[in-house]
Order: sequence, then structure tokens, then C-alpha cells
Amino acid sequence: MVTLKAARALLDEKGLRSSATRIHVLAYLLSYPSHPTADEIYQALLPKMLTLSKTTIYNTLDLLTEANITRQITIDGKEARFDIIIVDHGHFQCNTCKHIYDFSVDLDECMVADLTGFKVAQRNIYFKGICPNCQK
Amino acid sequence: MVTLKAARALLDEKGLRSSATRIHVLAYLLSYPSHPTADEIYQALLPKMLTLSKTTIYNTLDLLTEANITRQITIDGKEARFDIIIVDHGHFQCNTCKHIYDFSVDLDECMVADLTGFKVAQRNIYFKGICPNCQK
DNA sequence: ACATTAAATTGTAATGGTTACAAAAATAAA
DNA sequence: TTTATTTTTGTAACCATTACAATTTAATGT
Repeated sequence: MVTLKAARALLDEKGLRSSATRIHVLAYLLSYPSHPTADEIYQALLPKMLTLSKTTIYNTLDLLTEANITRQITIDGKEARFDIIIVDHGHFQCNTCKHIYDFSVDLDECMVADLTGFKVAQRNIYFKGICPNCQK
Repeated sequence: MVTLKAARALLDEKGLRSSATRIHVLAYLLSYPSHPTADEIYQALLPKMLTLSKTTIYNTLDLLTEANITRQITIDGKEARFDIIIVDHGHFQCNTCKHIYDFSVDLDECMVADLTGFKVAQRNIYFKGICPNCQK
């Protein structure tokens, strides 16, 4: 499990204590950058950590998001999803199968003058429609 | 109230029955294009329509969204917001005062080749940060 | 105008993701 | 080890949204 070491390193780098929960949550996000929900992470880790609590998952995800390691995205408005921050990229959610695809986008290219004076900390872009698979 | 007539006209145009609730909800969105929540609309209309139900607000907003008159946006992930569809534009939410600003953006300009084969039905872009007012 | 059918609205209860909070456990410091 | 701090846990509360059945309202046909 190379991601466990990577997770620990990332936490150290940010000055966060690397508890077992944090390492595993972060390792999961590194291994499965598929925008999982809090519950998906919880269900995936539960077999390994029998006493794991849902609250801890939320606390940890808040912590990681606060430290700019992860990003919280809301696409369907139903439940939050969490994404390892790599580079600015867009999300496409298929209305049929609900799967979320990443796509690259150069946000600097499409900027406008309206936001002078605004301090932009985070940029999100998401599309909706039908993915190629579901068009068949 | 010119917006009441405009609301009725819009409903007629889409082949939707123009009930009192629908007219008022739509007129409110036309008058206050400030991305209100379902509850904000409900609270605003309640004095005029004493028997109004929250469920009806949701039903109506679903209907309008289905008819492509309004668009549902989720920025904070906490509660849905509703916006009259005009043109593609971005939303900026201030982390401090939570106010949501509109800004224009040419989404065609920043497109990429990744999405060939995808049928894009809706494009959303939202930024977060600090607005000029809250930087003082 | 009346009866019949369909559509819209209402109220209540349930759902489900998230959060508050206090207690328990684990870790670090003295 | 003792003490202090941090982390984790479990339960209960919160709150936006939805399900659903009943009621009301509007449209249609006779």
C-alpha cells in the first residue's frame, strides 16, 4: 500500500497528526479519486476499522478540506462529494447513470473582467447531460 | 405588477397551466433574480397566500425547472437555490457574507476536447472566495 | 348548471445527509 | 505515571426535501 505512506506524508507535510483514521481516509481518496461520498468512504473503511464512526469521517473530511488537501464538491445537491485536489478540472454528471466524469478545463482561458476586486479561492465547474454510454 | 403578466405569459408559452401559485412563484423569481431558496420564496408569498404549502413550492419549482424556465443551483450544498434562466453565467459566493454574485462568462471559450460524445444539457460554474465588501 | 374527470394544492409524516454535543478512548507532554 | 490535549465515538437533534393520501380547484362533457 504505497498510498498509506503517501497519505501519512501528506498529513505530515500539512502539520496534521496522522491518526489511523486520517491515514485511511486520505489513502482511500488517493486510491479512488472518484469523488466518493462520506458514506462511501465510511462503508469502504468499516471492515478494516470496526469501531469507525460516521462522525469521524465527517470530522476528518472537514479537516482535510480545511487543510486544502481535499475539496468538497456538490453536484447533485443531495450529498457532498470529496475530491483530492490536483488541478482545476471540471465534473460532468450523467443524468441517467449518475456517474461523474472528470474533464480538464483551462479556467484562466474563459475568465471575465467582472470579478475585479473579488478574491477567488476556489473555482468549480460542472456540467450535466448524457454520457456516451447512456446514449446507446 | 408587470411581472405577473410576464409570468403568466411564460407559463402559457410553455403550455403550463397558469395557476395562482405558479404565477406568483414565477413572478417572484422574475422580480428577485437573487437565487432565492425554496423557503425564501415560501416566506415571501405566504402573506399573500395564507394556505400556501411548502410542498407546493417544491412542486412548482420542480415543474419550472423541468420546463427549462428556471434552473436549480447548488452552491453551498446546504439548500437548493433557484435561478431564472437567462444566459450562461457564473456564480460567486462570498465565504464571509454568503452573498451570491452573478458574473458573465463565455463557456464556449474555455471548452476542451475531452467531452466529445457527451451530450451537455447544462453548464454550471461557481467560484468561492471573498467579495470586495468583506475584504475591507 | 350539474356531474365527472383530471390536475393542483395541502398537511403530515417520513427520509436521509449532516451536525451538536458530551462521554470515552487514545495520544502527547510533564 | 500523572496530567493535559487531541481524537474518536455514539446518540440525538437538525433541517431541507420528498412520499403520499386527502382535499380542493379547475376543466370537460352532457
